[in-house]
Order: sequence, then structure tokens, then C-alpha cells
Amino acid sequence: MSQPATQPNPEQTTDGVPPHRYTPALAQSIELAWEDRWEREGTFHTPNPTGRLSAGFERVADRPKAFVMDMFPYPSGTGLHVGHPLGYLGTDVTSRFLRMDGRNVLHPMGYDAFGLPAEQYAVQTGQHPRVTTEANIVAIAAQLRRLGVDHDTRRTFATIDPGYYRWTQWIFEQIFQAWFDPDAGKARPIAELVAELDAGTREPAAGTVPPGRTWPELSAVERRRAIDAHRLAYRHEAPVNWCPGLGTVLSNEEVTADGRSERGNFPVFRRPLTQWMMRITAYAERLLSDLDRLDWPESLKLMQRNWIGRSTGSRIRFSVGAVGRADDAANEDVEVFTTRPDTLFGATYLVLAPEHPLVETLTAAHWPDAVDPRWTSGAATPVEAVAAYQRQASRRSELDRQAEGREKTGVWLGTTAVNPLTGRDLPVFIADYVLTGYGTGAIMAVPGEDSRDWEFAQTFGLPVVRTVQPPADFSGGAYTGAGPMINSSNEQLSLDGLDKAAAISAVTEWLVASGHGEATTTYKLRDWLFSRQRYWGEPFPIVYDTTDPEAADLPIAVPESMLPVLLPEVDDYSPKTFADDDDTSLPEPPLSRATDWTTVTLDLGDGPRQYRRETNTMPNWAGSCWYHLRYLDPDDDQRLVDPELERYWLGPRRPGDVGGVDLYVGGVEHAVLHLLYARFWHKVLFDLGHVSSEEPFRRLVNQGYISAFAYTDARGFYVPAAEVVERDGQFFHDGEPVTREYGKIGKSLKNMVTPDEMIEAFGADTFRVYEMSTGPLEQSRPWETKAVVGSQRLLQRIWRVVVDEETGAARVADIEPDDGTCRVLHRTIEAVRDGMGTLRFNIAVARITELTNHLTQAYGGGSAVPRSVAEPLVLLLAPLAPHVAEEMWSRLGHPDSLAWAPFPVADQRWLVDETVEVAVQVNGKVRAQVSVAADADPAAMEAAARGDERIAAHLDGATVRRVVAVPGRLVNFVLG
RNA sequence: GCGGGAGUGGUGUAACGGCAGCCACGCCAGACUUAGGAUCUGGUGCCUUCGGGCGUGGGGGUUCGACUCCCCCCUCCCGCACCA
Repeated sequence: MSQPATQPNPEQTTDGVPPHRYTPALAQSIELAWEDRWEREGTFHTPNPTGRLSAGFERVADRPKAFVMDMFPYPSGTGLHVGHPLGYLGTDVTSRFLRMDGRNVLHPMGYDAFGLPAEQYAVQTGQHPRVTTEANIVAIAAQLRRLGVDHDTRRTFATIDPGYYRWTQWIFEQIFQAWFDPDAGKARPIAELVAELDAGTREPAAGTVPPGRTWPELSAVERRRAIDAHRLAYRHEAPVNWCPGLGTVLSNEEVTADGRSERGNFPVFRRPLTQWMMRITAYAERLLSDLDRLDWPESLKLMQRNWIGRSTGSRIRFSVGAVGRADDAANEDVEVFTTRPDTLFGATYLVLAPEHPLVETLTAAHWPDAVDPRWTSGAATPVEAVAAYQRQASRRSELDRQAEGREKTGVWLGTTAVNPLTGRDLPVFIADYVLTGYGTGAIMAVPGEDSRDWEFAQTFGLPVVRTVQPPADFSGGAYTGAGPMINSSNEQLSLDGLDKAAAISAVTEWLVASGHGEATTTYKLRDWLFSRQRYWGEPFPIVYDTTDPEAADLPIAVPESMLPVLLPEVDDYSPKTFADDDDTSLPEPPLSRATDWTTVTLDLGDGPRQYRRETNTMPNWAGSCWYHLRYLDPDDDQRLVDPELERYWLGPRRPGDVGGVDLYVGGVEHAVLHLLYARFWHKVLFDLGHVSSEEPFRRLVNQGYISAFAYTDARGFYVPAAEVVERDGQFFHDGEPVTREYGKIGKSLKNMVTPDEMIEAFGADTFRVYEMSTGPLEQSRPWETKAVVGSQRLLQRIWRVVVDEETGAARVADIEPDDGTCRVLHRTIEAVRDGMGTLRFNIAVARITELTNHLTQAYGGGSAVPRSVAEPLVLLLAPLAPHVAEEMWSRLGHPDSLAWAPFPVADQRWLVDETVEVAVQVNGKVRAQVSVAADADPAAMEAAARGDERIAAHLDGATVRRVVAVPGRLVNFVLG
């Protein structure tokens, strides 16, 4: 298999260019030939230890494994620009390096293909999303192949493949059929919960059974409802993010801070709707604490920590009595959450979220006499005031709330609570600055120490009691700083004089002893809204029994044998969307129109009956939650993943290790979306015994972005960036000055550069070397087409070192290199290894360049290069520029691909010099260089330094107070 | 507002606390050329009276020695943002 991969370029032999110069045309023919050969020979097929992909495993059985993975692409219709491949090339260089360095490397690729953009693109083009998506996948796969990436293409799949989403549905059912046992701190099968409830060894969780009832008293349907309320995947009515412009509900993670959809930038409204939820909050603590066990960027861990938002404090119960109510509601308790229980003496009113479930019960029938007009919003009764405020709050989008400058609004319920420490009556308000769903949805307001409460108290004329002594010069409103407690004592408890920590611990002790509260922890993280009103997603494997009116809303998982639930072919897959701001609209799943699909007759054990299918679909995050597992054997139709394969590729390496993918590279934009969801699913699968790893991604790296300059003319229109010229720091297009801006690459900015153009102009290897040479993988950087030629020149020089441009034959000889060359070579090997291991490919390229420049000087002209130098050079280059390296390796006489050749190892004896140049400083300033033996001791170094004329001149007549000599580094004379 | 990260030549970047600017783009000069967006060679931080002086956002500090460690400030980027 060692036939020459290419012919010389006949059209280039007449114009003075040597026939075998490494031109773009030659590069392209080399590249195409090697890509074909890699495919033909299955060079990058990775053997599994067992099963259908295990052929050839004996060859790698003694190698450590390495699983290197990219965040798989979303096949959009717009195609790749030069920024997209950066991460893919980073993993490719790494996986090629690791393979050569003796690992069994798994480097697969797949496609994340369900979801909104594909559906929107299909609606625009009038083609079925499957058609457009599959065409896009083919196009991206071809682009990746042309870059020369080493994916094991036998393992490629897309999330839209029925053979894949069957298992997405299967995992959904596992989550549906599980509950979180708070005692064990882990998920368990729901059947075990039922058994424990039946046996009386466990009580149902709070709020899962009707008030005042116990498990044995419940009817069969009531028990089903109670069980459903425990599930990790559950249907629930709650205020959710409804986006009329997209026609679907969205998760919190998909809504931006200003209350708009991340996709499409449409307004989002909070509406109470029944939707599917995933109980990710049960995993809040583990998702948080296990971050410490991951090798991830600290900034990304921090984003997840903030999103999970753990905060410790206390729950405090206030008893509430309605003023002027006929019935006695005095026994009602309102529970608040606070991180500052120490300020309880300063609580002067309570605030509930407008949606708080107790609002209706607590609202008084009448205003008392002499009510403050600011507290009523002009309504005749509290009931009217509350109803109007609730309506207003539900209509306002997050955007409106911000636009109003956070001015505090609210109304009084006509009710007061009692401060358990002061006995003082506290008016109870509702206000939208208190959020439902965080903490208990209710707060005690301490205007003296909380700026939001202070603002509200100013607006509503409420009293302020300071309980922390501000500094003497403090003149602001709320004082949130540290200081001794004041105004905080009664006959039972005195906090006065204590600091914050001591006061918290004292008051918490009192709360527990008096039954008014206890210490607790809350999280900002909310449960994951999991249903979408979209066509292009995984159908839920759920049906409802419509023949039983009492239980028609209770979900039933279809049996595993009936998976996958195929997405039906429909004529009209467009979503039902509404005017952006139509907050009265209601979601309508497109699948509900497929009536011959939604109604289905199934035998679920009690004879054939008619059922109605769930018509929501899953969010596109579902498919990306577990794809790392599918790469291990994408054709397995018997089980999620073979446990032996999972242990081999992902399992923990030692007790206490989290396991997971060894290197995962992708953009930071998924910090709290994909990366949080995938961790959650993986932990559920771990709890249920389906995987041995606790985390999906052991090491994560965020690659930087590639940006580019764009230029606008005097009218503000973009002009083609490629046609702009620079003169004396000014930019011109067609002779007219233009303005430069820096940012994204895109067609509309007229600065689009595609990999295809670069491959056409330079070849894929040049493109790869350029992208890798511009900085560490994590670093964002600008694209600069004119600088690509530097990488082209480097490859040309290396080619010229190894190959005779006239004959095309290798120009090496079996001669010994000189010592200097050996030292450069082995230092290069050391540095390139380091660069590859730390993803600083720019360092690897720079050191290879230095070696090349050395060889060009030492063996330029006609003299042959020592084979023992040329071969390592080619191998060092191979991960970066694999095609041309293969070609040179072949011309050096090696019949096999170098993909499996051993990566060079530096010989230590060439890393230490016999003599070294050390700097000689006087008072820290370098004044001379002297040559000393590498192992010279400080005394010898000092002697050598003193022997230098210039140093002697500096020391002449001065007092040397101290001499610092660092072996191998420098000598510093400190003068007095 | 809170939290995080980063500031080095014209540009991308490099430097275990030890010679600041490796490597490359660009630029300048030379060689070979009918020609060059080819190739090769040399130069290229700033100032300079050619001795040297000054330089890693600014100011302090630790150290024989600081791009690197500590403190304060400035600027830019990112994340979160009424989370009690």
C-alpha cells in the first residue's frame, strides 16, 4: 500500500516553479488521496474491548484509553465559517497526538438535529425538517472530512435517528419511573416507593396527598396522583415561560435576563400552564458539590454555581390573622425564607409573591378604618385590590418590569402577621419584587438592612427599625454592612452587641426551641420545563386513558417493547404561533393536529383500549444529554449501553473518581444549558445503575471564538471586508474611507470566510496549522486571511527539508546529525509534547518552526538531511498537518500510515547543554553574558562573571555587598 | 450593583519569580530573477549625544531580582442581576 499518493503537478513545471514544490494544488491532491486512503483502510476505527466494534482490540489492549469528544454540531442551513472548526481541530490534533503516544483513542462525531432552528428553516424553505436537516448533515460531514479529522465514522449518528431517540425515550421512561429518595440522596425506582408506602415504612412527601388524608385512605386514582407527584419527570401546573412568538413554552435557561427568548428574541410571559417538568432541583446539592471534582474552567464552574444558587438561611413562620374577617384565620402560618434571621427584630412587614397560594385565604374582606391610601391602590376592598394587582403582575413580562425601573409596587392584603420576637403587628403585602418559586415565595421585610425593603418602605410609609449599628458617618438608607446588633432584645433573647454570625446562631437556636422556624438551604435552580409545543422533537412515550374521566389526565408510560414512539409524518408541521405580545394565547402542540396518530389502541395488560398520545415534544436538549454514551456503540438496539463498554470508556479510574469523557471541547454558551442537563441525566442513570460514572465529562475546555473585522461605509452599510485596504492606519474601500468594527463573522457583515475558500487557496493542512498557531485553544482571536500565508510557508519549508523539489524523492541520508541539531531536535520534541498536552498548539507550531528554520540553515543547499532528524520532524508535524506528514512519511519509505507510529520521545541527554550562556547582572541590570559549564557551581559562575571586562569595569571601585548566583541561570552583583 | 477573567511591539502571541518580546503576520533592506503575493538572507519595542537610557494599563509593596507574588486604582471582556 505504498504507491505514491500523488502525481507531480504537470501544469506547474513550465513556469519556473519546481515540479514537486508544495503548492496549494499539490497540497490538495495529497490531501484528497490521503483522506480516501484513511477511509479505505479504516485507519481511525477505534476498537471496543467487546461487542460488534471489537475487531482489532488485541492491538490496543495494553494501551490506556482516551475518550476525546466535541460538542456535536447543530446542522444549520447557513454552513460553516472559519470559526467553527477551531474546537474540532483542537480535539483532532489532541486525539492524533494521543493515538501516536500510545493510547486507545475514541474520537467520534455526531449531529444534534432536533429543535427549533431546523424547524424554522424547514418552515421557511417549505421542506420537511428531516429533508433539510439530513442535507445539512451531509454537507457538514463532507466539510469535516475535507479538514482531515480522524473521527471513527462508524460511530456517527444523529439525534433524529429513530434508533437513537428510541433510547432518549427510554431514558425519559427511566426518569419517569423514578423518584428521589431524600434519605438516600439518590434516585430510586418508583416501584420501591409504592412498596414502602404500602408497607407503611414511608410517608408520602409533603404536598403529594390531599390535606388531612393518609396513604391508606386514598382511592386508587388518588394514589396514582400522589405517586405521580413524586416522579422525577412529572406534569405540573405552575407559572411557566410562554413565548407566543415562538408558539412554545421555554425553560428558564432559554430565557434571557431581559425576559426574551434566547431563540428569536421574542417576549416571554409567565403563565400558569400544565407542562412536563424534570425534578433537577432534587440534584441541586450534588450538581453543586460535584463541580469540585471536575477538571473544568473555574469560570464555568462558577456560572453553574451561580445558576444553582445555593444559599443558607432560615425558614421562619409568622402567624397571621385577618383584620375584619368574619371567619377565624388566625391559625394560618406564613413561612418566609431569609438569609438574615439575625435581623428578625427589625422585620416590620411581610411580603408575599402575588402568586403565593395563601394570598386568597389571607385577604381580608374590608379595609379597616383610616387605612393608608397608598396601601389600597384605590380599590374599594382588599379582594378587589389583590385581584387587580395579581392580574397586572401576570400580564407584565420581565421586560416591562425592568423598563419600569424596579419601582416598588404592591398592595396590602388588609391582614397583619405577628413578629414572634417583638409581638408587633406586621402588615402583609403582595408585591412583585418577591418572586414565587424562590425560597418560600414570601419574605419578612427588614427595611433597615435590606435596600429593596427600604425602597418599598419609603414608597408605602412603613416603619424602619435598625438592628445593625451603622458606622457613625453612615448616611444611606438600608445598611447592609457589618456591625454590632442593636435594638434586638426581649425578655427571652438578646442579640445586642453580637456580630452577625453569633446573632444568626443565637436566633436560630431560639427559632427551633420556640417552634417558629429552623435553619434551611434553598436554591435558585428551578425544575426543568421539559415539554415544547413543537413538531421537530422527540415524542413523549406517554399515553392517557381517555375512557376513564377521573384519570384522563394521568400519564401512562408506553411499554418498553413499543419504543420508539415514532414522530408521525404530517403535512403541516408548522407551530401555531401568535403575535409576539399576545399574552392571552395558549400553546397548541402541532402533533395535536395529527389526529390519526394521537388516538391509539394499545393493550397495556388489560385488553385493547383506546388511548390518547401526549402531543408535546421534548426540548432539543434531550438528545444532547446522553450522546456520549451512544458513541460507544451506536447500533446497540438491545440496551442503552453495554456496561462493559461504559466502564472501559467512561468508568472511574480509581475509587472516588467521577469518571466521564477525558476531554470535552465546546463553546461556553452551553454553561447552564446542555452542561447542566447532561450532568443531571447522567447522575440519574448512575443512581439507577445504568452507568458506573458519576459525571459525563471529566475534563472540559471551552475553545475561544474566532472573530473578524467588518467595515462600514459612510452610509453605515457593510462593504466586503476582503476588498478593504489599509493605508497608514486608515481603511479604504474603492478609495473611500470606511470604519472598522470587530466582532462576529457572518454573511450580513460581509466578512464571511469559509474553510472551503481557505482549503481552495492553501489546502486543509495550511488551514489547520494556521488555526492552531494563533493562540492557545481557549483563547478567542481575530481571523486574518493575509496571515495564513505564514503557515503555508512553514509547510513549504518543511516539505523542502524532506523532499527534493525537482525529483519528488526524499532528500535524506543515513548520516549522523551534528550535536547542535540534536539539541534543537530534542528540545523541540519536549516542547511539542508539552504544547499538545496542554492544548497550546501555538507553542508546538512555534517550536516546529524553529527546528525547521535550523534545518533549513544547517542542511540547505544540496546537503541531505539526516534521516534521524527528518523522521521525527514529520512525526511531530503529523497531528497538526496530517496529510502532508503522511505523504512525507510515505516518501521516506514507510508503507503504513503514521497515524499509529510512535510519537517522538526526547532523549534527556540532549536536553542538557555542556555549557550555558548565563546573564550577569549588576544591581539587577543585565550587563554581560558569560559562558560557563552547565553544572558550574555558584563560586565558579561568580569567578567567570568577574573575568568579564565589562563586569570588571562595573565592579571597579564599588563595594560588592552580595552576590547571587543561580546555577544555569545568572549571576547578580549587588553593589553597596 | 454582585461575581469572574484579562490588559506585553503596528497585529496574533511567548517567557519554572532569573537575559521581556520565542514563533508568525506586517514592514524595511539585500540576493536570485524578464517578472513575483515565489524562494532565500538580514533587520525591525521606544528614545539616544551610540556611552547608554526607558519600556509588560497606572501607583505602591515584597525580593538580590517582578509580565509573573501582594495591596490600591483605571480600562476592557464575560456571567448574574429585585434570588430575600
